Amino acid sequence: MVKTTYSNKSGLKKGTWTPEEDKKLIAYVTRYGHWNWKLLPKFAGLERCGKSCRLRWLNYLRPNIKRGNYTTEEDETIIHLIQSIGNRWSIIAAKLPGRTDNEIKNYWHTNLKKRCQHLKPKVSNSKNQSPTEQEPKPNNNISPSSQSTDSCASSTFPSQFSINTDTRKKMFDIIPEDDDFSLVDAYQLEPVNQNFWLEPYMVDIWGIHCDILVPEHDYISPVSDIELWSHCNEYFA
DNA sequence: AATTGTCTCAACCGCAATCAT
DNA sequence: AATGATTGCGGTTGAGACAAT
Repeated sequence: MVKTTYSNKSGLKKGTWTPEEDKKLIAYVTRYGHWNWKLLPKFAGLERCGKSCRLRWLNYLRPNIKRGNYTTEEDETIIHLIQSIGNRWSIIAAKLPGRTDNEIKNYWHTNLKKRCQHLKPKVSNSKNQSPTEQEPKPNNNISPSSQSTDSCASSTFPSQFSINTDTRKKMFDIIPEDDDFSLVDAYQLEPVNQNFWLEPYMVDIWGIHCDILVPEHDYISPVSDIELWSHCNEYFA
């Protein structure tokens, strides 16, 4: 039930993620966080779009994700919330630690919906709600002072993973728009700005060599190599 | 054993919201 | 205020797994 991996015309991979890609993404995000999903693939050495990386991380790679085996309590919670707020999967997922909106959505469509055909939701669709009815949206600002309420970001990474506007500007100034940013090349290049680039971080996980660029030295993750290994090994156990 | 139909779920797509400039 | 970039969300797709014939 996986989609075969292929490349689109822009050279970006699509379809199923390979174990090697997973390892690179885990290694990078665990160490540096997701400071910018658009740029992250270049730094992590992935031929994927940022959107794909984000989805993969949030739905399958981040720590503490529960798979399958829904409890009766979880079933009831989902059904209750569907009835009360409609198909607002992200809000429902926030009520079920370890569950992702995508997984809950699939679970609802393939299991619970059949069991609940007789139930009518009180709210049909979140997009029909007026702004006053909606819960406050999380602040997605990635400035250091802001804290995303994203179920992953807030629970997984401390605020020092965020990146401020000046840093972001520096990055856009340094990285050419059309730079394919080969990691090997990047490693061999002289840093453009010593205050910005550090030595690429290189890890060797399960015999697969991963070259990772450091986003900004002020934002180096406090995650230790032991923690990184712990998470990676937990996922690939 | 082969074929067909159904189920499952990872991944994609488009759009809206939010934020920075 | 306008515009562009980025992120988040929900709907949909499609290919492998499984069951039925």
